[in-house]
Amino acid sequence: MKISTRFSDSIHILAFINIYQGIIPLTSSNIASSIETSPVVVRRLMSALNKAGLINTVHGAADPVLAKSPESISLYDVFLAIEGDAHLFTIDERTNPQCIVGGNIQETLNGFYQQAEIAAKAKLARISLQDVIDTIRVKQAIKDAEKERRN
Amino acid sequence: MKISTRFSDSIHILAFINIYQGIIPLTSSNIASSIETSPVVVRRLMSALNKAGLINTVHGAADPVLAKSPESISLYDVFLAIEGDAHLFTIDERTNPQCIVGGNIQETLNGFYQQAEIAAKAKLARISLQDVIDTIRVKQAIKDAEKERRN
DNA sequence: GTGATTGTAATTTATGTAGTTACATGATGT
DNA sequence: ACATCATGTAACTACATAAATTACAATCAC
Repeated sequence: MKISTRFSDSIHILAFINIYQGIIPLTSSNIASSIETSPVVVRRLMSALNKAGLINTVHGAADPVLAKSPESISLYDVFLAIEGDAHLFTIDERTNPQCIVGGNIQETLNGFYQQAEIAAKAKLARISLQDVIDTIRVKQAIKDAEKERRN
Repeated sequence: MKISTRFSDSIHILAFINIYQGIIPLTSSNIASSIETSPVVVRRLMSALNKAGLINTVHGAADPVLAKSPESISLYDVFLAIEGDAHLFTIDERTNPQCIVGGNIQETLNGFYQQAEIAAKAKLARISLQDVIDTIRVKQAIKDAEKERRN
């Protein structure tokens, strides 16, 4: 199973808050326009990010703020906030316990899958929201330069 | 989205073929009993494993055999055979290109996600079917010893 | 040749996720 | 105070993905 777009959308929200704060009102509606989804989806995710301590929102008021600096928010922090202890790989819940394979495969795969998951999560833990924002700005700068060049 | 149980089921099939070959007939039906799924699901997966060159099956005949030694079949080989180039993380297909974030987030996340995916796949590449089989046998031996002790 | 088995398509069922509607709660501005 | 706007959340619908089932042609084994 893949990880849902909730994870990507959440990173999007955090980057949006940082980049557009003070420039346009940070409402669920404005953020939703950037993601091209509905404001309710954004509010649900913002609510989770708030509970996880990544942003500070106020019930009834717009303009959420990042609760920590972008350097100190890792993609793994976001993953934890949104996906919790969800697994990247799925294991059958019922296999035949009478069979040598069926009776031991679940525990076995669980151990090996954890190795792979931890490797992936360790990578995510070393990528910060600031890295994401920096990359976005660089890519935008390249586009702007391209546009300028054509004039 | 998570990776479906197809991946786990495929590893199950390969381990089953190795452990039960010569002991019971390796039919899709017998294998399905161990996984507790339907024979058709098993046949579909075996068909894919055959095409990927991991096992050799014969149309109409039972008893497939591993095409390579268990040491030389990695979990990543199985992943590739079954999931192809499926991604562990999902990125929105449409975000607002007018927005600095929306216009650059897809490419940006794609790069970072690849780092995490490669880390996970590298781990899978270093785990062999033999490792899985060994672990299954050890776990079974522990169970058997436990049972013996209680007699 | 008969019976068992694989290979595969088509259909149904189940599940998870996104999207929508609705509304209560709280903030803002005049 | 009041009207307006925003968040927080529940309930429901729509949709996509995957598993399970049904059906059957092609192939093998005895």
